[in-house]
Amino acid sequence: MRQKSGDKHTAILQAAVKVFADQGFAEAKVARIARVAGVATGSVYNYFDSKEALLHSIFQNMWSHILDALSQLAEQQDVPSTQRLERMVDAVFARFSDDTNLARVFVNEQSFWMHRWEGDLADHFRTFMDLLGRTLEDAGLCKGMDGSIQRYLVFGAVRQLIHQWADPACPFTKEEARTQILHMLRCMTSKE
Amino acid sequence: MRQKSGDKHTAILQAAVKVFADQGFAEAKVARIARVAGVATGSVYNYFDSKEALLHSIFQNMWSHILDALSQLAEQQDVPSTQRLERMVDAVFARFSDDTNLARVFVNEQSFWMHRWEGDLADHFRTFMDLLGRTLEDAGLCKGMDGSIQRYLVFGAVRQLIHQWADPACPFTKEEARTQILHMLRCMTSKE
Amino acid sequence: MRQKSGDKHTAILQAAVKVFADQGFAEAKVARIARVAGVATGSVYNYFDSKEALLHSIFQNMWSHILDALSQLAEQQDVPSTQRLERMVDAVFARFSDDTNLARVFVNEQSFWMHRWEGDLADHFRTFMDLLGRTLEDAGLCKGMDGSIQRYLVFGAVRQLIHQWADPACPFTKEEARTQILHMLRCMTSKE
Amino acid sequence: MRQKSGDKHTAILQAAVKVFADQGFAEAKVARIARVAGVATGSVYNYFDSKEALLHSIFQNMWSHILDALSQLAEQQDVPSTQRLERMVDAVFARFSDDTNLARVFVNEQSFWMHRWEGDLADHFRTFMDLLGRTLEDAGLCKGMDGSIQRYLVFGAVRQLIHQWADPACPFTKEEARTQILHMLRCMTSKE
DNA sequence: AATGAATGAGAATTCATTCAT
DNA sequence: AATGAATGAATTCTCATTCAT
Repeated sequence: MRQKSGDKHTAILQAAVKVFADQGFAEAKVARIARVAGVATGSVYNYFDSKEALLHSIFQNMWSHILDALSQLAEQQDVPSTQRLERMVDAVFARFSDDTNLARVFVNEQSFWMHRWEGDLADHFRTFMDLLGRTLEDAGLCKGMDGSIQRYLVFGAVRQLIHQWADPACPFTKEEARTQILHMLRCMTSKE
Repeated sequence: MRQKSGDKHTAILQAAVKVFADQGFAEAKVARIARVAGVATGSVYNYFDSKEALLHSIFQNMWSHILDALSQLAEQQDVPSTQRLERMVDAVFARFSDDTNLARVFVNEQSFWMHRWEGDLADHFRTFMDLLGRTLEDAGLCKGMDGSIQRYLVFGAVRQLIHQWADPACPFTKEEARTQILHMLRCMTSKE
Repeated sequence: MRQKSGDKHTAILQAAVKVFADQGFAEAKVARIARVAGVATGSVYNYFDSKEALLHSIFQNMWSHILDALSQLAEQQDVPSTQRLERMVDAVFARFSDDTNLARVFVNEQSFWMHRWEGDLADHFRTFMDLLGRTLEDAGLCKGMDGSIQRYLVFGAVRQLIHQWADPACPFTKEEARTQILHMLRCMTSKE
Repeated sequence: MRQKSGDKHTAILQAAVKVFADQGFAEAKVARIARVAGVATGSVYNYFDSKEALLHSIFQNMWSHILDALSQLAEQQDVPSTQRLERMVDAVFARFSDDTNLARVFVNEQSFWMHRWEGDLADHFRTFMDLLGRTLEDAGLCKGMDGSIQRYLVFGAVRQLIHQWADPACPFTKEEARTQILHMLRCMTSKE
């Protein structure tokens, strides 16, 4: 079953997400990605420069989706800041609940490679964290809390839930996860 | 150039932590670990069965240290539960602030390999999470909060701080990190 | 320097026979087989799973050629049994006189690996020996001779001649070897 | 259980025969030979120059035993030549029936290494074959038979029986083997 | 653009041998 | 002589990448 031409770029990307999720980047074979995508091994290199470029592209897509969604939220200045925070979490969750494999790639590979590449990926991440920090502060952190650090706590907490939730054996639903995150955020932002 | 058997086992283990931290497990070369440890390449295999076994051993050590410390805490039933929670965080932080490289290996490799191996490592982690969950519940979570999920939030938050803090460019100190974590925990466990 | 796919499979197989013959299996380097075959080292593994698989394949080919030839002979029920026996010897000789290297691999490696693998190779050998035993009995062994043991004597005798004859310094010709074998067989099967 | 000093040489040799028989020379590990011999790995090198030297020594011993026995037989000019031939076979059989492992090493490794070394081992073999050839001719080969070739047939036949007989699953006894060999020799040497 | 056979650099691992004790 | 930990050269096999078709 050959893909419609023009779809190959996407087919390869999706296959890569799946294979990277299953075996990890290091163990993933380009030949397998090609097979999963339904194209020839060599074709992968018509669309991407290298195996690493494939991963890079996955993260680029991921971040641009997320940051697009978040920048839309940021414009909604009429929405109360507490609700903006909740919607932000929802947006992040939405991205990964669509695609469990992407979630697994994200939790396993992102931080290592972001560190190695030091480029636009790190920029995206910083943008994201700044936005998260600002939103937290808008929502009003409890007394003594420092937004520049709490942003990492919140990010880490959400990241871990995504991690758990991407595991097929995860005992709780996405909805429960979301509820608990919102509980935590409310605790942290309820005035003193 | 024969070398007398000063503790090669330990030297190799430490070298491995450093090299895994710097390059990631997949990119790390056994030959480099050996060079860093100051031994011949082949000597690594006198002490460890394989590169993977080396990583496994690192995690085993890490968990047994942490769980030892925590089980001591668990016995201090006279300590108020809120304080036990704080000491637990301190114990975890202590382990990684001794050894930034270990922290980097932990955040980059642990969850992937725990998943792959499915063995004692996963058991250690479950034990740890159970302890964390119980301690959280003892400390009294806010209304609506579910200890079986909140434990992951807390773990993720702490993990992320360790991650940040292991980065040489991290803008905050370990003490600040600790303070912020404790703030968060207090928020989450203050009776409404 | 890419090379067009003239029969690489065969080229590698022949190179392997030559290198195994010259150095013995254990000393033979895959890199050298590849060089002799005129392909890249890695190409060997496009056609064979391992160095051992290469040897296995050599023996498979050898036995299937021999057994094919023999099963054709077996059908010639009109031919007197004594002559069938002689033709059998001729068929075996033919296989190895075509290819001295194969003869050397056969005498040096076959029995060791047949023992180790315990699979189809041993089956081929048993089939061969059964055929030889039956043909000997048809031809009428001398009084007191037991076909189930004499088959090994005959096989060993022929094998040794092949061995000697594969040596470049061998003082006798293939024709002389054949004559002497037939003499021996006639002695053993002449009714007294 | 440490060996009595002075016995180590022999213990190592015997262990080597066993290990070479079990795994083949190439697969045999010096460390294992040492363990089987009950000595330290390094001790092997106090008695033998190398793993190859160990094998060489095994074959030296083997041939000197055999040739000693045969040269004694050769002196018994009063014994009829036919009987001398039979006794010769008995002497060879005796050597290997004492030590099945030696038999396996002999059939698997001897000819390959004799070829490689081209030294005294080949001389021993030639001496042996000359003796065998002469004895065959003394016993009176059938018309048309050429002793210079028939010696190889006889040698190959005996070698193969030894081979079969060294296999634990061998279906016939040493006595049966001997009987059948003698039958064959009688056929070949009975005046036309 | 598409293909997939061919390439060859690279790495983990083994193990005969050495040598400090 | 005896030991066995240490050595490092050597080899199999892998796989990202290329390129002739």
